[in-house]
Amino acid sequence: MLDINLIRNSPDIVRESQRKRNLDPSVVDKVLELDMIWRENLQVLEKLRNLKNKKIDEISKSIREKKDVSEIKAEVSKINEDIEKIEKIVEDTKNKRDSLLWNIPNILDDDVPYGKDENDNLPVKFWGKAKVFKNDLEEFLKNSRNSMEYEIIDKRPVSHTDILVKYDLADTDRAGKVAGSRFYYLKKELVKLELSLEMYAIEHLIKKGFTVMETPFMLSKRAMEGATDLESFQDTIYKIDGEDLYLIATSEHALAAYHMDEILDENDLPLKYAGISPCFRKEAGSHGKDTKGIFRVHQFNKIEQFVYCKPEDSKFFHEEILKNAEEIYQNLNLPYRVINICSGDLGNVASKKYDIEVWMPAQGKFREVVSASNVKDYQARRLNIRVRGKEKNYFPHTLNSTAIATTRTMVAIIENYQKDDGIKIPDPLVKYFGDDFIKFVK
RNA sequence: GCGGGGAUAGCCUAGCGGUAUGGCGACGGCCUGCUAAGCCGUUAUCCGAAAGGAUGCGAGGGUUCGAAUCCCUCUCCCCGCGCCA
Repeated sequence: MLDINLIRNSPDIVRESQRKRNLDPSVVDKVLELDMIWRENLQVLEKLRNLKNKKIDEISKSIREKKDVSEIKAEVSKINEDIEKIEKIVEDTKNKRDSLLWNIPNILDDDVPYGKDENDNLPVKFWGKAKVFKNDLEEFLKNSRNSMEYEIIDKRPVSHTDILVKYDLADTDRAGKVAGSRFYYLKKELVKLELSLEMYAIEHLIKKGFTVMETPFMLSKRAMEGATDLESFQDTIYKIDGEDLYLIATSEHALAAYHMDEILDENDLPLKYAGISPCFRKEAGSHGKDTKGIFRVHQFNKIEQFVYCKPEDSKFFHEEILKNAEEIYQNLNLPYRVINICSGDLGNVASKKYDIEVWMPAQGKFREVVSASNVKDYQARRLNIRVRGKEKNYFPHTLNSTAIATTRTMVAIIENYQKDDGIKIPDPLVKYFGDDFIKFVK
């Protein structure tokens, strides 16, 4: 949620941000109008209440002096009627103002490139040596801006979907039978690979000073609303029927809500949490995309970084959580690019977002595996999380980034570490996996 | 699920129909050669340029001229009992 004072004092900043996001800037004027009506009526209401309080004092005094109070009582009753009427107006305008305010997306950071959609996202970094099938070379060179190392391979690796089915490492058909499409049973070595990835990511983050937490997998509406936005509610979040509970789409939600309604001690900042949880996503509106395999699914496991910090430090921590995620992919030796998400493609909650996209040689594309957002004070405001400052309380900034989303990283490993007779296990995972190879067995 | 006890400002605590008590902490000031102690003030949210005012006792209703206080519904926590991987 935005600060109402920002809209009152600098409406142009908000209008400009709306325009860059391809959204209607006139909502700002609607908010301003309702805000003014609310304030005017609130003044009237408070004057009435003040009058009432004075009358009640008079009653108290008169009772002590044993005087008759029936006349003043009648007056108060009359005032109460007026109060009731104006209270309704005040409440209605405030609710209308706030529901508009609640749905205005975050103000874009100055560093966000202007753009219409995902095609305008700006690549800012390339790392590693990509294996590129010769037919994909043109596409690769374009998307890597000619600034990434590569080797040409003359055989396209087998898709992860085919590998999983052929060697019985996952079963999406039976998952479809019992739960529907975009579900999976992981099997055999793939289960161990997933656990290895989780352990590896957790230990990496613990070394970086993160407190690891397994979070609730469901949140109340209040908590979920604070952590996300209306759009997510419609497109991604599952509701539990008959309960005030929603399945988290990432542990970010649970970690953001962790300090809901609290006032944090400034000396405790930054708070760095590493969340582990399953993620549940409806994937509404992605019909036809990645329909096979485990790349885009309704449920997957993820290790997430989450930081609460002072406003002046969020830029620094945004780079830091990106760096932590990059280190993970560097250590796994998966070639990637970092993109700065453009204004038209940025979600409502983020002020600025980087994605890490790993080169997937079987798909011949860069695919998203990490998303690192600076949310500024948007979530903190919605969740009423404040910091006790020296002079006054303020809202902390929150940031979040994937460390490892297991299914997508496993896809990346299957595509990048594929040999004719199996899949090599990336070095950092060997000690958890207990072996350095998954041999294909029919 | 049943019975009992709770929820008051950052934390603790009093009040149990008539202006929200006191302490701790934090911040500012006074006093100090310095530190400590001591003393004074501030301490939540909102409206207002300010003076000032309104709100705030877990949440929401109700009774009353007036509710932290009485009544109803709900949430969460603690103690027992029951059920349970």
